[in-house]
Amino acid sequence: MRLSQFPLSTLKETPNDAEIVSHQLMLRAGLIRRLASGLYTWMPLGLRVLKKVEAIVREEMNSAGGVELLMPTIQPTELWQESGRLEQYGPELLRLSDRHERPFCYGPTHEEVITDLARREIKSYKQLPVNFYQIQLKFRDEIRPRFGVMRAREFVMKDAYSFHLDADSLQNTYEAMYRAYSNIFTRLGLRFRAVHADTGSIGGNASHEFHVLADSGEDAIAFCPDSDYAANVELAECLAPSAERPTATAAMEKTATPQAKTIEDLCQQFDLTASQTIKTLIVEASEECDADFVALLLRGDHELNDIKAEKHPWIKAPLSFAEEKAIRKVVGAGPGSLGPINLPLPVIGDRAVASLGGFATGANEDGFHWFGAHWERDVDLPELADLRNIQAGDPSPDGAGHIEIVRGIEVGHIFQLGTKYSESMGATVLDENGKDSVMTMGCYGIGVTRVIAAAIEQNHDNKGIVWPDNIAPFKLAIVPLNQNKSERVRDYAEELYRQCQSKGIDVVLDDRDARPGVKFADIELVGIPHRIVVGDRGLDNGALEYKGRGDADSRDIPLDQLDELLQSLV
RNA sequence: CGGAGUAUAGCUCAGCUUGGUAGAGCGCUGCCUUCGGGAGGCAGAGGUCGCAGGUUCGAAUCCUGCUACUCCGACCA
Repeated sequence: MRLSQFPLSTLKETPNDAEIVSHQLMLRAGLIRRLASGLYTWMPLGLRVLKKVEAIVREEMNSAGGVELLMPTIQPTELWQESGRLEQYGPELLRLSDRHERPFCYGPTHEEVITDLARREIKSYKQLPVNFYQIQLKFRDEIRPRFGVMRAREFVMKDAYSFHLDADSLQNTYEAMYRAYSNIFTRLGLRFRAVHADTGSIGGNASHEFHVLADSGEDAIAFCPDSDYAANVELAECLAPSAERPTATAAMEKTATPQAKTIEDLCQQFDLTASQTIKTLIVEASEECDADFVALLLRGDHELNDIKAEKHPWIKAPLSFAEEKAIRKVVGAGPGSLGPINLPLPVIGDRAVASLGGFATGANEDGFHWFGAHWERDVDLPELADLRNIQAGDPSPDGAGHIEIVRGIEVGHIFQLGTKYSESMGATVLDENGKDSVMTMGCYGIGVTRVIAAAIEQNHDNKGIVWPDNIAPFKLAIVPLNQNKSERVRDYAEELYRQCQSKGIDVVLDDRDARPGVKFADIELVGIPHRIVVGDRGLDNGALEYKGRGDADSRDIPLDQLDELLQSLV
């Protein structure tokens, strides 16, 4: 490709509606343009990246036994009624109707369509297992699209659906998909991690999310460097501390703490550490609980995990905190002075608070705290539960070491679905005995367009994108300098360009009539991994200048060693 | 949907408080100069100031309503 013939549209300044780097760089490098909220046009340059990602996904899916098909984006709403998901999906489902007023929706996912297909096409266990996949646009009318293509409303997704006679077969395909996903993200050149995920409302017995590791990631992942344990922080279980509770010595002491409204204040003013304190949060109780509110106890340095809390039968879901007025009415003191001692409410303690001894906590009297309190001597040990977020340094739930936390972007998710859809939609086959048997399903998604944003989040510097080789829009840029004046430079660059093309190198020639600074800046912004500069200065020395996008400096390549370099780029 | 904010040239923004015929930088077009890190000069093109009402002799500016977009929360590939 010649850049003089390619509509490259780079931006020097950062558009102000882009918040995260990947979005900014995708706009600046001219990969995408926004049409409306959550809707993006893939520009020629961006499309090259998209096609490369798709190709890798396709190859790995095929070699893992997947079969590609293509389902419509528009689906009849009837199918969603059948599966029972119409209400569940709610306003995120974009509904439309045709000229006959028949209800349709723009597919946010394709379980219904594929299950409908399967029940028509698959009659015998001999046709199983199969794993259909497609690479198709989806539309989800997200409440809040953001971060460009990272959370768009319309996006490209690779979705696969497998059908099986039994759970063992599903397990095999599931494992094959796990491996395929690992291969895909490896080939894409990304640092990623597969993590245990909640099977949640979809049910089934296994689910993994694949996360690209990046500081800007929306999810926090807890993993153990000494084992293969990795889970979303929201789900990672916090084990009860193994340490013995210290024995009581001095009696507890009521202390005036008028200036201490927070744990932080308290620690500063009274020389305590947060892990010696207990904080008390008041939340609304569920109907199952006979009080209006429930008190939750957490160690001062721990954070409440909403999801875990909501799972407790006494606590109302979704979680909601009591208002100060209500707290004062029930307890007689405001937040900042609350504690479990003489608290007229049901209490749930996080596991970690149970092993504290001599702790500080609010006295349920404004401006006072108890110091040196002990369980059982001063107050009964409450009901215990896992209520907090796991933290770096906590023991791994699998007992193999200590947890570290990284941030990640969810780019893939694999599920063992079971019979949720096949059951409700009547997708059955005849088994060996000639009996109807409900097929068991798995489903496997990759956010293809999101992968691209994630790749940029993970690979960029202050000059722009630093693409991994395999998904760069071009692999090599040839940059002739002063080509208009120097015939020698022009001829050499043209010759080199031809040579690269004949070797099958994915090359772009920057034959634009632009100044060197402009060319360098564009090539770097766009993130082309390899660059060869052809200039008079180099040719005088019988050399070309090579620079990898991630390299600090360029280096001269003597003309007679050029072939070697080109060979490595094929 | 709740909360916060923005809307003026292709992009980044000034002008609005205190109403008086619309500005800059970058980008774009032409010419000259320059040619190893987003150069310099000259000349240009480009805006119903988001939309609709209102106040006023006069509205980008003040008032009301609407719309779009962005950010924070729940959702997700």
